[in-house]
Amino acid sequence: MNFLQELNAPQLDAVCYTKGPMLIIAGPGSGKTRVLTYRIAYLIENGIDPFQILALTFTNKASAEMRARIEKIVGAEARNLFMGTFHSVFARILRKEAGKLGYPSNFTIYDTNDSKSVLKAIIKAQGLDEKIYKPSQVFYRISQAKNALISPQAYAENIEMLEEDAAAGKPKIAKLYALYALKCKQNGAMDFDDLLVNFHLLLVKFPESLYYYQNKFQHILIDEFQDTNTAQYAIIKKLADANQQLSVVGDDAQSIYAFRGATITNILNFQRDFPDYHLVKLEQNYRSTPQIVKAANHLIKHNKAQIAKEIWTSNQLGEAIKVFKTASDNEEGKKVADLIFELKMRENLSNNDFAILYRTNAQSRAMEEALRRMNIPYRIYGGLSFYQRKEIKDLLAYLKLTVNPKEEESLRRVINYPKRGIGDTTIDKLTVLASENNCSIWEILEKIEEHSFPTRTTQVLREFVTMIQSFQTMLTSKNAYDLAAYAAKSTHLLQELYNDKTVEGVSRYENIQELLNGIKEFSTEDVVYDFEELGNDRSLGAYLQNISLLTGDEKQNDNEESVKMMTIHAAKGLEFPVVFSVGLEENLFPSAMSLYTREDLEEERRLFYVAITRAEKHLYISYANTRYKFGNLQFSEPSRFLKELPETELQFLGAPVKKENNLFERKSESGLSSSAIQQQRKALLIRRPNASNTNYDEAFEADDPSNLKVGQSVLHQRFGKGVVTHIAEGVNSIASIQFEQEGEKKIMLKFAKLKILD
DNA sequence: CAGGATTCTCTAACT
DNA sequence: GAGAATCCTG
Repeated sequence: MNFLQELNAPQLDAVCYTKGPMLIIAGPGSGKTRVLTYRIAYLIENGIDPFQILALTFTNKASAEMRARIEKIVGAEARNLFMGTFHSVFARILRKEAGKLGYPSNFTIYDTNDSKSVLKAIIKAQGLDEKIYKPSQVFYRISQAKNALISPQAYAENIEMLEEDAAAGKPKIAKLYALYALKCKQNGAMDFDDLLVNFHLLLVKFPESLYYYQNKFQHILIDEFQDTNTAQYAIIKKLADANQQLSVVGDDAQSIYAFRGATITNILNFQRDFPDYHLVKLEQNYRSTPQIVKAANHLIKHNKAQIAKEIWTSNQLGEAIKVFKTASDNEEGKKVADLIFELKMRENLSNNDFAILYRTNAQSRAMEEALRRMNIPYRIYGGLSFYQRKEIKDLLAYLKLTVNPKEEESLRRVINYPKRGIGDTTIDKLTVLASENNCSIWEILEKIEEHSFPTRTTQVLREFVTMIQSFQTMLTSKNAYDLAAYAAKSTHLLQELYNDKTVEGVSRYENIQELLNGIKEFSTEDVVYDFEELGNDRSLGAYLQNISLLTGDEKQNDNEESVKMMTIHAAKGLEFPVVFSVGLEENLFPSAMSLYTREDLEEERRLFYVAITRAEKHLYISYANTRYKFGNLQFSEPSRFLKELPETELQFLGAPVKKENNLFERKSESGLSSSAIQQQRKALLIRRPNASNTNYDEAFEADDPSNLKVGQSVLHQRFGKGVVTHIAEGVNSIASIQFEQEGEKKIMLKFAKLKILD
């Protein structure tokens, strides 16, 4: 177990402590993942059966990474761990236990869109105004209730909730919640929140199940504990109650999911519920430069609610944090692309070293365009996931319907797609019939001849039913892939997309093929998708459950060299040598919706804290004066967060800054538009490249490199002394320089900061 | 009922 | 600026 030697004292403590509950407060870059993986490895090597270890993470990415790292230490045994996201682990257990709760074992999992669409239909059927009862708002409200373990019945009796709804002019939410829950159950479907709620219900209602899982999970580890919600905590607490072997790792300063019901008070609850807990604080940062650590500490001090700790680092001093402003969001993209290009040349970095982080997915566009123009390869993480695309959802809906024909969402989605002449009138009639007979639409369809539909309609409906039934017979005789491929063809879905020769059409066609490939892989390859004990299920039903919790990013190959772009939320837990945190503007970051309460604002600040602490060596922060929002131009002001950074560690790019507080000026006094000012400043810079500001990059006196010759000695700002060994002339001349310290580097003269020594 | 044109709405983060 | 909802016409 020599891996233990790599750890510092508190890390070692966190890995080896096995006397009871433990709370690990882990600052950014403090080796949290290492501690978790080593702890699991340590437990296994000390004779704990991996089957008895439950490790819950927040994202699929985190769990995949952790499993891989553990496998490197303990080998294939790692596969037997019960490890995954809360949702995926509980979904798999529920698949086995669903019967006890009155669900079919092949229950469908609704994503947020499915849920909203079900709610929308309910709101409509109730004759409520969709403008007042917006599906997304109603859904949010219901989700909050579920996350707090408030059942529809409890909700209807909860004075506080009812009053809030009444005050918001939406007194019917309790009713909608009840109807929604009923509908989901009738459809044999659970939404994301139900996976938690129902697992909790299982533990509460069935003591033998509680006993079983308490015994099964001898050791429980929770990652990102600050992001757990009430339901998750209630489950953890129940499971850990018997053995008290519970370790939770978290950082209150990185709690960024309160909007989803996560609550930092879970840390307090933990302290209350497990009073004998052991506390470990990981405060040494191994990731970032002292400047970045200092900026992060400085920023987070502006929050009132926090657990006292001070992150420190013994890393080498790096560069100042660069801040710059641009005239527009497109300019911001251009500037970022320029800086990446330049930095790559100057410091020999690869595309992989860069990440662009933003608050909202919509911001990716400007960045994307600029990078494409500069031919810099990039990859966007998150955004519209693969499984959210229309064509994918269409095919999946056919498959879901095959597995679970009660499920109405899928049925509505595909009953007339591709077009087969079934219009709204018919669907409405079917809906009415179903509710009159208290059965599902599918059951009406099965006996369609008993109802009076026009002959032609009866005929196409019969054809539809026969088709789905033919898929159903394949459930047992064929594997998931054969079935899916057959369905894609016989529904004419592939045909439809094949006929569409537009760029989008072709890519849709390819997406379907990719989906089919994924299913093939699932049904044939030996990949860990399931826990052995729950049966290594390769059926179509198992496949559908697996993917409904994926976001689509997990499986793509990561080995191509590309600049990474993602939201800050998606970047949590990651680190990059160079980070661009863009769009630091009021109403964007912090978001306009977070300005009403201190809690929301502090969450935004923690989000910025997360952004900053992703950076290892270089941190760039930018904001734009104007930005397109919803298709029209909006003016923006610098984010308040900028002023919360320590000025001594900042360096303002692009303009010689007077020491006055015009760093983040809100308005220009001259009356000139800010882009005009920008222009002027640029002109100024070209004339006087080494302007007075000593804090400025160009303080290093570089010589004009255009008449550089082979054999000359030069001094480079970063690499030190070297001799020119070769010059490749061209549009962009590149010099090869043999440096005394750093070895040979190729440097583009356009960007070279070289002093010619002889 | 289909398909096209037009209008409307929504834009916060993830499982 | 995109995608969904709605309206309109054949």
